[in-house]
Amino acid sequence: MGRSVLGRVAKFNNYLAANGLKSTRQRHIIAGVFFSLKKHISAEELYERVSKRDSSIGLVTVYRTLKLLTKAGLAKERQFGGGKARFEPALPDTHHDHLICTECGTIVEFESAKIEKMQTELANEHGFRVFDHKLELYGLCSACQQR
Amino acid sequence: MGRSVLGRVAKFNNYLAANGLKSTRQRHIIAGVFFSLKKHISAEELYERVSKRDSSIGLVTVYRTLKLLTKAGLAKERQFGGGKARFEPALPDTHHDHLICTECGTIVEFESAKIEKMQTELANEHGFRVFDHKLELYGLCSACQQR
DNA sequence: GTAGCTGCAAATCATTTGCATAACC
DNA sequence: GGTTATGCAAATGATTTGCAGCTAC
Repeated sequence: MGRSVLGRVAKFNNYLAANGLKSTRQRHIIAGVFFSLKKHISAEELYERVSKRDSSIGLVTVYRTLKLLTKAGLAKERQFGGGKARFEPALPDTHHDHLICTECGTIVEFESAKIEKMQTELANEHGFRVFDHKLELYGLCSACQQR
Repeated sequence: MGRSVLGRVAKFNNYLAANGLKSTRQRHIIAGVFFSLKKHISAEELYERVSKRDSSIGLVTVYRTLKLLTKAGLAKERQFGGGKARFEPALPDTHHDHLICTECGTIVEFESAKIEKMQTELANEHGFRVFDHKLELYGLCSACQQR
């Protein structure tokens, strides 16, 4: 486990302690596996990976822990279509958005400070203070355009 | 029913005919009610409104018709969280995005040509050709900030 | 010790599907 | 007339909840 993974597990522990919640073996394992990921993952997929480390951990606990991580601000939930929620580790300073190929399902991540700045301005014009955003662009990737 | 509503019902009919599908009473009613909306709606809500016009129409048919409208490019499906899909009539030239208050659930629509232009540029850099996008900004509306 | 957790099975919610009947072309 | 639609009931799939036993603090 890399340094940043451990750091985020520690943050999760702080969150638990601060809210009178308990720091359990299952939560450590689930958070550890989750933070090691680079990409988004579904609850089911995370459960499969967690099972390899400890097969006694149930899918239900994975769901409950993902919800906790989301509340703690350490995970983000996304709906890309297909009826399944996907979660991704939230690195404190990196927002990233998604380019989704509607043909082959490829998902490319990107970020743009310019777009984010504009978003903030726009929100202000409407009296909003924005804390989070989701931007998804749907189209064809270069490979699928050629077919 | 306004002019643009009738025009879009006609487009839907064209789509049906072009694809060997049938133009039924139920589809007319559902499409008519749907196109009269200014905002997004869930399948269940649409069903309730449709029921007022014709109580024999089933929820299942509403779901099936919404799916057809989406395929025809006349409706857009959105996931704002809460586990329910919401649909909104797609006016050919208007993209709009959403500001969502996480406190009271207020949803404000806006559009920005500048942001869209940037999105296209960004997509091109990654070799994508974009056909659709979803941008959602989550935060607090002015009323909720004051509390 | 006790409040909070876990895992299982059962429940729930939105959405989909099978099938017999009815409506369009 | 034959194919496609409809509506009902039942199935599905993701996620949640009730509950009895377990664990951290």
